Amino acid sequence: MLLHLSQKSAEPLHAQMSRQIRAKILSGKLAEDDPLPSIRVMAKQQKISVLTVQRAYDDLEREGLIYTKRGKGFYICSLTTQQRKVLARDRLTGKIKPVIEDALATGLSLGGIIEVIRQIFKGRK
Amino acid sequence: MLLHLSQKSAEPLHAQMSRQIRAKILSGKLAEDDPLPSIRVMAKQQKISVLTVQRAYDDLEREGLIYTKRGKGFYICSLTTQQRKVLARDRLTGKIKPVIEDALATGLSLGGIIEVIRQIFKGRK
Amino acid sequence: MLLHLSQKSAEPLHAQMSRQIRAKILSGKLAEDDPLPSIRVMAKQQKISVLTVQRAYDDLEREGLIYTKRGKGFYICSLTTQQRKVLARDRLTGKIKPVIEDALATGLSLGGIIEVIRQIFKGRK
Amino acid sequence: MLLHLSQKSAEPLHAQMSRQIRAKILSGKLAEDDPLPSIRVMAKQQKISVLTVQRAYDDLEREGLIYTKRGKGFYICSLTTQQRKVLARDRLTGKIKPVIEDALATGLSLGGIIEVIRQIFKGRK
DNA sequence: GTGGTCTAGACCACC
DNA sequence: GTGGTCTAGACCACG
Repeated sequence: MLLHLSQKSAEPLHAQMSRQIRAKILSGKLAEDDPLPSIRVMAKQQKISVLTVQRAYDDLEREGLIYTKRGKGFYICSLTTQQRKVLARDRLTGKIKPVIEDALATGLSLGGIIEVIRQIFKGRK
Repeated sequence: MLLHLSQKSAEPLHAQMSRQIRAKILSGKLAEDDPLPSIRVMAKQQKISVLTVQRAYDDLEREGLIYTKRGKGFYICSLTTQQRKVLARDRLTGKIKPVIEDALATGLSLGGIIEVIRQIFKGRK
Repeated sequence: MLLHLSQKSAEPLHAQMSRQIRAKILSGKLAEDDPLPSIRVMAKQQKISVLTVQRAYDDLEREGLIYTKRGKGFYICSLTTQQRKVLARDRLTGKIKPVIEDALATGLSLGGIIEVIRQIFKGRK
Repeated sequence: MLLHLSQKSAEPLHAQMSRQIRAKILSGKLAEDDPLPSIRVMAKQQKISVLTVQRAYDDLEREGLIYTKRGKGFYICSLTTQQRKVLARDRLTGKIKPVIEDALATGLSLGGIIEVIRQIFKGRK
């Protein structure tokens, strides 16, 4: 599985990993009941500790995005397109709310905020 | 100065403090060259450690929003309305960019993201 | 034999199997001296490993619910209605005791616990 | 804090710990905003690893029963008596449901199940 | 082979 | 001092 992990990032390794896998699941890039790479294989591929991978997988399992079968591995949960959309929106809401509230307190208008987002969207790679 | 600091919040105390003062400066609520409460006074008012206040003020000074006169205290920097707006936008851009990129990777559209933000704006207290 | 095995369940496959067969035996759905499907047949039917079936049968044999005839297969033990009832109660006691003790430690009353069980009974499919 | 941890138990150490602390919180034995022993102190008291304590505390935090302040420690969340009761019932329901369903499948009646629970209640130490 | 648990030691951010 | 993270090694349950 293609992931971009950076030891230098302030974001913990396990959070980078779970975030990227979560995006693949919610965007439908990983089909339901697909197996994830085993924690040992993933650890070797990404050159990180097995425990870090386990932590990332555990987080995703707690969110209900993957499930585990002892002795078999981790698998993607079945989710409808609608469910995936709701989960994605809920997650975005939780993360973006404090940012928006800070921006409003800082004197920016709703229009100004949306303008900033459009700029980011245009300039993305 | 009126601040809302919560010991329970996951956000560090010094970050809560600098964030709220920053918002007051960038939104024009604090006039240029106004003095900030001394670290000791602020610490007593908010019932927190002087080190925590020091850390918050240091952060704001590093950002160029306040300056210090040795033996006199901290003062708000002179900023034009235009400069304040640019700083506010830059800060918003830095904070919201990873959130937007994650949302896009998660399969949400630009329109979907903006819709989420409008919902937050409508429901804000 | 009709069994419902789920690879997704957190409960091990062999435990699901032994639990369901045990229920059939203790509730009298399987008559004494009836033969169980051979390990190979059962494995093929349920599309699981023979080792998993072996493990389930071994558990039931250890409990004294089935016995094995070398080269012939596994058979249900003779049990009176009274014996079956005692075994069922003993098993329930063992499994429910820690749950009840935890609920009591958590501040729930005996009446509250029974109420919860009545709700589950009413809402069962 | 008085806890009874057993290395011999099949239940993981961190689960024993979180279960017993959870019971103290939900039964109201720990007042809101009380601090829990620091992970290092607790580890020393119970003679187990710091990481095991952290795991237990993390679980409770995820459940919303305690909150953490970096550099300060872990504290009990504010909960009304009503909220505690609902949480206790929800937890009991989740744990006891499969047990009840298995007992019913095994041929026990609702009355028989309740009788077993009354026996446990009478015989508890 | 798989994941689950417990253990240890180290470094960092925060107060 | 506090908790948060990453690392390593070991043993057990499961298939």
